[in-house]
Amino acid sequence: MLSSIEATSTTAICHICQDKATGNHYGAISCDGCKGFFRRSIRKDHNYRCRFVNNCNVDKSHRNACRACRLRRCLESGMRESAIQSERDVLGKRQKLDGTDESSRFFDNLVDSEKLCLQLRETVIKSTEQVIYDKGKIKYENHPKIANLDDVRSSMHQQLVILVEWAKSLGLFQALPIEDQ
Amino acid sequence: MLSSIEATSTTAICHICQDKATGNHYGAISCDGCKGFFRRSIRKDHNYRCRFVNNCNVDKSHRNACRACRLRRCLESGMRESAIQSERDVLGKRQKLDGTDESSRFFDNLVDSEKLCLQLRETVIKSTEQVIYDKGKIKYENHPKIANLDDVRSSMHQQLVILVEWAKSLGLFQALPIEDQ
DNA sequence: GCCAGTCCAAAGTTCACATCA
DNA sequence: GTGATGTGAACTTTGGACTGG
Ligand SMILES: [Zn+2]
Ligand SMILES: [Zn+2]
Ligand SMILES: [Zn+2]
Ligand SMILES: [Zn+2]
Repeated sequence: MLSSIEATSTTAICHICQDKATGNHYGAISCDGCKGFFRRSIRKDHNYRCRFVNNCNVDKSHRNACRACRLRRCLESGMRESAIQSERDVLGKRQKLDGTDESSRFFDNLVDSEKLCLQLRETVIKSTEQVIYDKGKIKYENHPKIANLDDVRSSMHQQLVILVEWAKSLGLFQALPIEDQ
Repeated sequence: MLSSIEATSTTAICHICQDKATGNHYGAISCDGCKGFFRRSIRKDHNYRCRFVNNCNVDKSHRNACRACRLRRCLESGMRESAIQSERDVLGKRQKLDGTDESSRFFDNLVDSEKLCLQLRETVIKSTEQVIYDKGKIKYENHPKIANLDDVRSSMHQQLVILVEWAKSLGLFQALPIEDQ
């Protein structure tokens, strides 16, 4: 209970610079910035030197001011050199978004269909909600749990938005640079 | 004794990268890494290119440096494309876990609506595909990029599956233990 | 137990942009 | 102002843990 709250708050903050953490990287709860910084530092065998007294402030807005102190904090926070792997094979080139006639029509259609889907879901969930209410199994008017049906709906909406966004970018990619790659 | 040691050591080493093997996968004694790599490579119909002379070192610490050479060794070691099954249809799996009247009806409805959504998407994408074809802008019959329209569809399917699964678990949770927590 | 499959945390890469020699 | 280098958000791949026939 308490520990879970504690755990949540612990995993939310970068132990090196107090920025928002994105998980456990190389042995320390950390942000993407510190993750990348540590990898680059180890890969390039950097030899940083603090211009002051190895005691610089390392937070989100100062973390790039002293590499020596940032790296020191990475190690102090538990990052291990051994977790850095050697370079991998190259991935493909990444794609750029654009928005032109053919493509945008495609996505307008997609978005429209997604809206329809959302409506369908709404209907299904609403009706179920109604049934559950009508059954009158329990009076949970003030029961905190009742919020869950709304949660279902709003979270679904969220997911949908992400899905559409994703479809947009991926689709744009494939329809536009036909001759590139 | 000696034979058992021999047998153990034989089955213990991945024939592709010399890491610890976990069994016979797709026709070759191999580790989990090479197993997964081969499955992903076949499923995604990857076309890797060696940046050197198709002679890269493939061992535990270098196996990710050249995918072309890793895949070549997979095949040389006896892995067969035919042993790769197609993705399992999670939508077809359905529940089986709950089976409770009210809940299952709710989820049946949800799943049905999701199927409808999928169909809608199919239609939208198909028709766009047709339009692009009809336009005949470029003859990319054999263009490798043409696979992307399928990618769009299959990835969408994936996303959908995830969404439904999520809705299922969340819904199940909220609908069943009404009195708990 | 074996070997297909899936899941997902934590590795990786890419690249627009910032900053510097 | 030009090219080299660093940053970190966005994205992909990997492989160990797990499920099911
Ligand atoms: Zn940080
Ligand atoms: Zn310092
Ligand atoms: Zn291997
Ligand atoms: Zn190679």
